[in-house]
Amino acid sequence: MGRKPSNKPTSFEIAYLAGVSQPTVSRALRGSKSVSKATREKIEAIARQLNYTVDKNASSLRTQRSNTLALLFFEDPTPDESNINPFFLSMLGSITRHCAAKGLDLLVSFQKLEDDWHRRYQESHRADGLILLGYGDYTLYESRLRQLVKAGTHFVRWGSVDQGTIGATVGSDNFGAGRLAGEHLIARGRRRIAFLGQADSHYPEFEQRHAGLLRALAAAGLSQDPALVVDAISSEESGHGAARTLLSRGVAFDAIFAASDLIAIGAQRVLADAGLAVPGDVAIVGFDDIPAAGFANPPLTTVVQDIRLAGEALVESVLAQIEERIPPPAVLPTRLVVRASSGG
Amino acid sequence: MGRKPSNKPTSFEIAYLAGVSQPTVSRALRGSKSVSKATREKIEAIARQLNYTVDKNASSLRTQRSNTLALLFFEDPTPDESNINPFFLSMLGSITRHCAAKGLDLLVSFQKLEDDWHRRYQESHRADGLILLGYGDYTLYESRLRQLVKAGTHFVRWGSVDQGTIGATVGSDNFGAGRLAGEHLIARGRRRIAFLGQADSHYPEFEQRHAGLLRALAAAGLSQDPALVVDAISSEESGHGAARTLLSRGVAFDAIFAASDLIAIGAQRVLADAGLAVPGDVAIVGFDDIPAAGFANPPLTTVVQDIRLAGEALVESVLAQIEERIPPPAVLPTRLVVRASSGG
DNA sequence: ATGCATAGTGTGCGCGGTAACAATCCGGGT
DNA sequence: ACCCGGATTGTTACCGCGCACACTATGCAT
Repeated sequence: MGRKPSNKPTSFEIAYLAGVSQPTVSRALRGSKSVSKATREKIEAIARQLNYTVDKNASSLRTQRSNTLALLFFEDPTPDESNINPFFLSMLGSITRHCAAKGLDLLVSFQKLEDDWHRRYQESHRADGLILLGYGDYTLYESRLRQLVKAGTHFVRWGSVDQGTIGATVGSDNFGAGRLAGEHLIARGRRRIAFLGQADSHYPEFEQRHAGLLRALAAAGLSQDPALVVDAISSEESGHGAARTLLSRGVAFDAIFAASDLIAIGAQRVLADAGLAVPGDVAIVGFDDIPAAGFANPPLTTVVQDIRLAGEALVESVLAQIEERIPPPAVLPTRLVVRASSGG
Repeated sequence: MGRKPSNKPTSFEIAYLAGVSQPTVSRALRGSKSVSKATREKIEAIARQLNYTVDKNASSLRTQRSNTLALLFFEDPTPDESNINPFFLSMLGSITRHCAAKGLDLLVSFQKLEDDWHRRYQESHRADGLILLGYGDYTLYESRLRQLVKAGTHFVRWGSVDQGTIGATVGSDNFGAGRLAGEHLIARGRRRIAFLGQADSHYPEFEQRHAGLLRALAAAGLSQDPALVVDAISSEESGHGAARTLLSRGVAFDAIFAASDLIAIGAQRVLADAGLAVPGDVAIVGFDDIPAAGFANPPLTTVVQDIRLAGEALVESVLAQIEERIPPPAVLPTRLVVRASSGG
């Protein structure tokens, strides 16, 4: 800061004015019980009056604790540079709030897989722990995760929980969610349900949603025609492509379960262009409940993940590690939001 | 000379291993030109090998520079707690990237107007500067801004630039944008253009958009019936209400310019319910180009603000203050995205 | 040789707090 | 009157790094 008249008060000045030693000021302001009520109040009054704030750097340096978490977004390697997955953006809000509630600061940054983010935060005492957000193929940076574990870094990632996970993981109950969607469609009389989304293990979340769907079908004595499964990643374009592929296969279907809303919305357009009515001919269920889902035509039935809980669980998980408690395993429930696209 | 090696690598350990003094390590790693190439390379090699990173807290404490900015979102006091204005969320991405490009860390937090955020970051050396984002009535915290200025805090806010602004401000050319929208509608043959959005000075950005519209009308020899101006804040519900109010007035109109996309989308529904065709009976232009705008029915013509530039300008502005340069005044250009809602 | 600028490196110290321990005051038990 | 323990407060020693300045070696003009 400019060294003009910026006389930032220090604890020494407070001490001087209060007629006590500087460490006493430190103790008083942190609420140590070994300071008499009288001196504490005196010190607090002076501090408030001088607009004094504890210097974060000095404090962190001494305590080796920054009370800060770092939130790292991993961008999908899409060319579309400015777009962040809206789902994760909502999560940001939730995480921020829970950090604030716990008195933590939050550093946010976007990362590319190639960069060596694993050093930047882990060694420099910038943050006490990391939260990693990013869809997709974790195998790509598995080795980085191992490094983190080896270095004793505290971190959680959002993702598929039941994998042979490296480090702590928090995620939605994707399997349950897929079943939920399946049961819903079956209850509406649909029998030939297509699935749009990666069904291989590189996207474990999508895979589990699919598995849940299969379970629902099985429970109803049904099974899924393999021709009704089309790969797609989470983007509108990909949804387009997947829906076209599906149509081109010439197999009958009366419902689509898309692994994300963006896919679903992309598919909706293709169906409309093909003259298929939603939900008349084809019912659709998406995933995520992004804002655009409610504006889709027709409004999209979708699975909501509990974002508030998710943020809380992520923060709690890192915090638990930092404070040497056992991080709670976290599989979060999901809920179906029924709108017009699945018939009604 | 150095000390014995210890557990966590510090610059002392590097120094010990390199056979130099600790400050030399410090100099070398920061690229001071007064270190010989030979020692620098030796030190760098050892540092890399030990996975050494400069301790951020110690460094910041010593230099009185944190190389960190704080991004403060001010939430609209809507009851709807989880929703952040999507426009600002996109801005977050842009700001983050520009911070990264400048080697700055970014702290993110959400604030309520009442909280005393002005102390938390300014005094504690958590951040070197602040970026304030939040629509709306800046008069509410004008006094806080004055405090910041008085305390010599470096900050920018996003907003209406030409106001008698307190502190640095970066914003879009709202007046020009309003004119752009107006000209577009006029060119499509619309004559009775309604405006939905606060037209009073508490929302200077909205007011300027309106002023721009009026200018476009005037340039075409037209004027605006005052009955065609309805207050609205940036939410779908508010758009609903405003559109209903407009209809209830019974005055004719053939276009709507909404001060935000959310308002526009809210209005679209009301028009549809009232049996009015868009754009047949009423053309609509929104503002912001939120993701949902493209999904609206029909897709919404809207004004885009250059978010990438905006993030850059905001970061540059604080940085300029920190480094005692003069912050560049920043009024950013806007662009019209023509979609179906304004006729085609 | 002597003086002097220049490059490169070491020494001492402080940034603003906090932990650990020593010192002090006080009242009660014996 | 003397000892003891708890409540408070002071003293000392850092946390890890970077700035100011002192110091050494070398080259070169005097």
